[in-house]
Amino acid sequence: MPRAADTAYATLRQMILSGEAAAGSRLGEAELAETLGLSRTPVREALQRLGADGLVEVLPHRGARVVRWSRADLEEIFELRALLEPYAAERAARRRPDAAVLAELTALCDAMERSGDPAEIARLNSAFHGAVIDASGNRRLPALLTSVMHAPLIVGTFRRYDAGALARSMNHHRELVAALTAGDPDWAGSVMRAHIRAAAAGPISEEE
Amino acid sequence: MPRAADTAYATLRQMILSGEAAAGSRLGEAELAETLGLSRTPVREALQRLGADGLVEVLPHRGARVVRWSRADLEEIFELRALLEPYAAERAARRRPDAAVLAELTALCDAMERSGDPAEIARLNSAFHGAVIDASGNRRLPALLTSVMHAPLIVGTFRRYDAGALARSMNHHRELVAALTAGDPDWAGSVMRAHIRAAAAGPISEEE
DNA sequence: CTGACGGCAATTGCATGCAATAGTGGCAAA
DNA sequence: TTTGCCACTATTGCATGCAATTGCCGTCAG
Repeated sequence: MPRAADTAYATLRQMILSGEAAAGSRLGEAELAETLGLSRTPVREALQRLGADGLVEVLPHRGARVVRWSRADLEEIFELRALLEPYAAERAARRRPDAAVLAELTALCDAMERSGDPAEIARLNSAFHGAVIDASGNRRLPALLTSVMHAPLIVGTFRRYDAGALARSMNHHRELVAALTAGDPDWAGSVMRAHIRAAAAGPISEEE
Repeated sequence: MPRAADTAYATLRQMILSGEAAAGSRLGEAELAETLGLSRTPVREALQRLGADGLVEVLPHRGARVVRWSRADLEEIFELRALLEPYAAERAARRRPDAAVLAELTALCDAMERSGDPAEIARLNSAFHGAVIDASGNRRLPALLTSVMHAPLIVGTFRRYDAGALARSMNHHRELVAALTAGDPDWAGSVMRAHIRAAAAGPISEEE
């Protein structure tokens, strides 16, 4: 039986990412505790962790709220991704990922191209990028990027993609796998950079 | 009156950074609670936050320990600093920091060159880098870098510096201020990159 | 003598009661 | 009518008791 705090964390995280907990909405400890069938203590710990992840903001004596992303936030986040993820791709290519990892990445590409559901695609996309980051060999990168990886999910980048942009994104993924297979750091890094910049161009230019 | 959890966090953080709490040592909740004159609840919250910062590792049902840095950890950390801090310096130069920030940086340089105490220098150095990161305008960078900024403090990079390396470090700081004053992003980024690489060369090549 | 099994102590994890704080609404005075 | 103040309420923060899990140590079989 897992720890109650972990289940609370996972549940709340899912609620936020799925949009069930709207941005800006208040997250009362007592209310969540009742909903999840737990006491306030594990809920409180989960909110702390989500605050550290940047998914909620906790103000002293004022509780927790789901963060609302401004356009400036998205710009900052895509800048950081454009910095860190190409680095991860370069390192991964230099390390020559083993066949199992490459097969996993290819499988994720297949699944993404097959699926039509934006939410499903977003999840597979996260898994893809996470696998590349893991393949970089730097064990600190995953933790660093969790705080900036889920933002596009909330905003729903993939919903804004038209058919052309979506196809381009898929092609980027395929090309990245090729670059990793070839073990070409510069190629892999460049593709990843283009991939992030292309993703940034959509949501940032619009709304708010 | 500040929150007890915050004081616990600040105290424990200071204990770890100063070396009072040795690397690998166990941090029992009850023991710390008694020492700090608090209950276990705020201590527990502080340990969670320190765990998110990467300063301690918390294992389920097994408590918290001060993390012990391996040579591989230091390599990873300096790689990330070499990526993120030059970016921060570039952005800061592009934004043209106002006179107050430049004066603060200069004052920190003065204080560092005046001081002879390694611990004092380390603190001033942290303040200097923190100010540059703040000047970048990206409000997410500080949080990202906290998890990798304190590692050199624990290892005590400055203790390993001979007189020549120390002087070079000071010169880097001065040059960085000049580059920021000139508003030259490429210059600022290059100096910062050299600064980090030079700092990495020392501790990584030795010990463990 | 070595290995495994079982009970035991210590510590974390969770629940709940109480205190403290911030937001809110009403009331009174200008 | 508006503004400032005060009490009230709802919520967070902290303390403490109890349950659950882990690691340890002694014992016993092989």
